[in-house]
Amino acid sequence: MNFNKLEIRNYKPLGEVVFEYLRNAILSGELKPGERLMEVTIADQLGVSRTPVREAIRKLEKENFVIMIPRKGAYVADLTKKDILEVLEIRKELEGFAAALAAERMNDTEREKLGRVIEDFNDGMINMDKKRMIDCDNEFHSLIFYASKNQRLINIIFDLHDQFQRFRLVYFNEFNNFHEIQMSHGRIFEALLLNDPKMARKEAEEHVENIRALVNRWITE
Amino acid sequence: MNFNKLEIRNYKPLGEVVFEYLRNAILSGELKPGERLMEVTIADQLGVSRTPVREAIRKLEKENFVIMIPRKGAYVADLTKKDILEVLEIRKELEGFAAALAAERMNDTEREKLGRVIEDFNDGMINMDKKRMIDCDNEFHSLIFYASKNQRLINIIFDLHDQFQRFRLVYFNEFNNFHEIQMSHGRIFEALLLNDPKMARKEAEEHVENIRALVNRWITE
DNA sequence: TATATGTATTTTGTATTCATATACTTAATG
DNA sequence: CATTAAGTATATGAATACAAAATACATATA
Repeated sequence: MNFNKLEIRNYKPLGEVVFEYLRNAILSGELKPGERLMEVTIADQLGVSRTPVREAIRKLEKENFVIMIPRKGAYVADLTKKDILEVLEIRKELEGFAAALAAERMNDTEREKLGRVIEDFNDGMINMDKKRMIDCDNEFHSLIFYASKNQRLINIIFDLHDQFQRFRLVYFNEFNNFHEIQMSHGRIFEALLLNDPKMARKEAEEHVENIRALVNRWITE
Repeated sequence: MNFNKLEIRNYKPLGEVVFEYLRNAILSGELKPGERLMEVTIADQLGVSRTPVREAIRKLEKENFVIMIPRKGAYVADLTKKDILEVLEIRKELEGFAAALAAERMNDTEREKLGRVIEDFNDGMINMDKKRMIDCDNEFHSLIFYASKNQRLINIIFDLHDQFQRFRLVYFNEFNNFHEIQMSHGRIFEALLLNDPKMARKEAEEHVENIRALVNRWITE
């Protein structure tokens, strides 16, 4: 057993560590939109120098989590209503597309996994285990995205999910209608079992459309 | 008249300058896939310190132009055939979607602009002005993307275009079939004039599909 | 009192320095 | 002759130092 090798594999640059820390803080709503990110403050908090903090902030900017104004500072990006509707508009299209691809490209192993996740979700429903249902929901969709076998597509979709997640935690902490989600999952699953891209796309689009409609209603009220 | 304000507006951090320099070098094929990016070398070339170079490299990593191996170095990202087919698969879907949105959301000013670009393209065709045709082609599609009125969608599509551009310059320097492009533009334009999202989507998808098929043929041969 | 001006403080931008891991070279050994 | 070990050079990671801009604050002036 060689411990050095393991340690080396596990090595992460500090900039990466800070990046994940801040990313998580923003995603969880701990750092709120508009809030200023000051290099020394963060560096002191984490016990590192400004250098890795700056690296982290640049990366966050590229992910639309932060906006930078040269010589002024970095701020947690705002999330306007328009932004979030844009995100959902694209999600609807791309998740429909991913489901269609998945219907064509999914293999039996993946189908079995998907079936198990659905059962898990149902168990969660019976026991009113909210966390478990949310986890299963995420897992269900992730499996479909991966089954599209298009890594770039997967990355884009996850990116959009992160954007939405941020919005959800800051403004919109509801996550209801588990029954409807269950039915929707069932229809998508059926389409995938039938290798029916058209149906898969339609159902997956509808799934996101429901979210979009809900958010839209919530926003305009 | 306030000159200070103007100067301030034009200020760009060195990291940004280096970023654009390297990005351009990669996009133009000057820096080839697999090539190593060494911080001191680049810093010396540009007469800056390592700090802004490091910033630039991190940003490039986020754009999939560079891959970094901790404590080893940064390399211009490879572009596999699978990669480029993934990119085109998404482009087909998203450009079709953008065209559909454009058909619904485009206003008269935008339609007029589009008409002028088409005329310009035709002029270029008559004079065999290749550069002009390429410029018009880009302009034509850009106008449609912008008419979708979804800025995030636009950013994603341009990002995919950049990926493809890189591939094109390194491996596939052909840009032919101007007549077919002209016809395709015509059909898309017609759909937009008719406010026909379905037709716009179909034609825009076909436009990308032609590219995809060409690349696919070229790759497998 | 309100505005302008000068000064101090804070913060970002960039360069430099130091530490450490990796790559390279050369020499020793089987 | 091939292979490995030691030592050297080089590159990156991270901290620090320095420069310049932005901000806050106090004082002066109308």
